[in-house]
Amino acid sequence: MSAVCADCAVRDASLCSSLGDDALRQLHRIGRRQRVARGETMLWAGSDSLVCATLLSGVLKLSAATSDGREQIVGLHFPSDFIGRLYADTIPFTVSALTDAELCVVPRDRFEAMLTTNGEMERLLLKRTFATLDATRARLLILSRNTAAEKVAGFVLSMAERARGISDFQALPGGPVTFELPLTRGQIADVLGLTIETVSRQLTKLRHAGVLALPGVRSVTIRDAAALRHCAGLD
Amino acid sequence: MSAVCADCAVRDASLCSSLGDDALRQLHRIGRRQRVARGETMLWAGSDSLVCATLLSGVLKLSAATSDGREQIVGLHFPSDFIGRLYADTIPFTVSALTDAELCVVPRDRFEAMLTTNGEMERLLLKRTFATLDATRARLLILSRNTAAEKVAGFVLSMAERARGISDFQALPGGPVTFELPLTRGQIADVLGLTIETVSRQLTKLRHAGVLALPGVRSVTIRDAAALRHCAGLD
DNA sequence: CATCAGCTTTGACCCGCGTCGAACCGGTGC
DNA sequence: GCACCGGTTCGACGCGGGTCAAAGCTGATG
Repeated sequence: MSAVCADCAVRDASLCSSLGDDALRQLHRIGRRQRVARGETMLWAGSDSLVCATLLSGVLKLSAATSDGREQIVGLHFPSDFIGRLYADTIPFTVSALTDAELCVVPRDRFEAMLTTNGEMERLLLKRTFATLDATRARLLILSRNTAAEKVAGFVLSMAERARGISDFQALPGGPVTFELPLTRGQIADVLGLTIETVSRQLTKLRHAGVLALPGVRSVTIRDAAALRHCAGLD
Repeated sequence: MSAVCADCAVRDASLCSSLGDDALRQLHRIGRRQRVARGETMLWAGSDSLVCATLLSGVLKLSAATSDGREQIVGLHFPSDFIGRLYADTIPFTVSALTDAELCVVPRDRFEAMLTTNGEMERLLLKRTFATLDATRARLLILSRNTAAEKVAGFVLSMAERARGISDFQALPGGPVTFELPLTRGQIADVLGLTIETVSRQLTKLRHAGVLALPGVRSVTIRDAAALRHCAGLD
């Protein structure tokens, strides 16, 4: 239980950033670091909601499935994101690791107790939850009204933005940008509500159009950001 | 400015239920009742976030649109629901009335100030926001993975449950249940990510199958709830 | 009553994307 | 080297649901 908080990579970006020294020490005492391997599931939908966590590194997916097995990724979690379901006795969605990941895990009841005595942290969590809700609602529009081409183009843009820490599409510079996708084609398909084949076809279409280059199977180069934005149905 | 709080229909169901007498009086002083006519838009996406509100009666929609005009309803609001976007300077989605509606409107800054001094209310809002987020994520799965038939059947079921809470109808599992849809076919289509024609066709298919009866254009009778659940892809 | 506008229903057509099948590619272990 | 295996790409085909067009229904208004 050493090496918590002091060397935390997301200390200033996570909910903990709202805590004073005393509260941080208190949280330090009940937090535990945990590693999750790529592909491993850490919380199962329907199971008891016993813990919550802050994601320190890696990418997690939040997914649901229909009774006949069709899956949909309903959210992605990146470092400094809050994980888990407070104020409920069961977990609503399955949480799994898309890459190797590291978390700071806290018992749910302890964390809820801390929230009631730390108004700052509660307010920050509320703000983040509003933002997540807005993003999820925006994805509703994308999933139900966009074509496959628009979905894939928009996804590449959003991952580029995420990879570079840029906060909006228009800030993407004109020159070529290369980055790694933390998701396989199948996982991209599950995010976008498509099939593997359609994702693959749309990506090669963008490559043939000169908009993208695909130097490796997981890496993407944006060669024409304006065209990509246009394909995504923006502006 | 008379007739606020004392005769409020949702006093015990809204966020106000978490307030003590003093705080309620304070909120009473800054709250204003407002009527919105069916079809009217009360908040435009992109406009300044100046007010929030509690819905007293009627049904509101939360909608977004692509740049080329395709619309998607990303949420529905029923009486006692909280309306508006706190902690942001612009409204992310358009809020319009599906039926005549009545609200209790409060300036956003005043409401945020009240939240910080009323931990109970803040916690209740946080809980509700989590629940809304879960419901929105569940709709992601439905919108992207369900067929048109499953969407329409599921929608009728959810509206039946909602109607049961509003007006006192018989329990769902038993015999036939009749209720009014507060949405036109076009609005249902916008909720489900379909077209008017497809919604209409699916409803008549359910009618021909003996699962539903459609006595009026806005009213629905569930004749075989088990079959309807099956069509929705549940159990 | 007649008119009219908005909503709904139904039919005919077609295209985007899912489905199925097969080949390809890169890493890992033998 | 070889086989293997998960992930990826590509082609052929079919269907669900979108698009277009037209007619029926209902309620408001004069």
